[in-house]
Amino acid sequence: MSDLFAALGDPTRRHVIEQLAARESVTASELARELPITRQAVSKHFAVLTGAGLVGVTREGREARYRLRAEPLGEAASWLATVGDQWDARLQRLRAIAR
Amino acid sequence: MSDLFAALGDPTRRHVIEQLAARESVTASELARELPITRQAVSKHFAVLTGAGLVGVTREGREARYRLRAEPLGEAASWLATVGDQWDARLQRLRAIAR
DNA sequence: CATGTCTGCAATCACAGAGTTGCGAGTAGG
DNA sequence: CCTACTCGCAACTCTGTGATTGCAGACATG
Repeated sequence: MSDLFAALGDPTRRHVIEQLAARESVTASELARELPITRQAVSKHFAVLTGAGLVGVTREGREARYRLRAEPLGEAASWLATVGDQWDARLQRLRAIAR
Repeated sequence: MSDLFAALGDPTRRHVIEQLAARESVTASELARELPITRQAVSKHFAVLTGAGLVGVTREGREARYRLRAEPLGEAASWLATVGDQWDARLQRLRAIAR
């Protein structure tokens, strides 16, 4: 869970995720061409995202294609919803008392 | 948005948020007593959370009480849902083609 | 087989941030 | 007034990490 949010905390990584969501699969070199950073930097970001379970790798010949895995996004959203709902319920109780 | 996810990336800060969701309002000193870190460390976390818009402060006499603000949680959840839905739609299209 | 390309791994650098200690200032209560 | 408590600000240490360069291993293609 920490790895998950930490992975989402970096703007470059969120951009990578958005590209992955729109593009189905991509390699580190491809992304590096359209970004102001080197291939190795992109590769490191992929390593972080893989560690967080947000992407999966499949080796095809000499290239490594990365694909998005949506499940962890659901878990993160679930945590946010749980905390938010708990807070909203408390607010409603407070308003009921104040009424 | 970056500040938001970065703020959620730290385990201590998520714990603070959970406490805030369950407890309505709290001071830095109160939280520091039940955590293995100093008051100043907690105060710094509150500064980060405030910067991300996740908490609000109200000064009451000599103490500063922090309260949760749930709206940014909704924004974060919304981003996750958008990316996830886009990916799911792409998956469905791919499956339709493969059919 | 030689070359070009894609990849991963290691070393290095710089900066951000999590945590601490120390100090000075303001407030509540005896 | 004095004490005890809370708080904020500043300086410092230390670790993590985003990014770089360099090198060596696999694969495709002439």
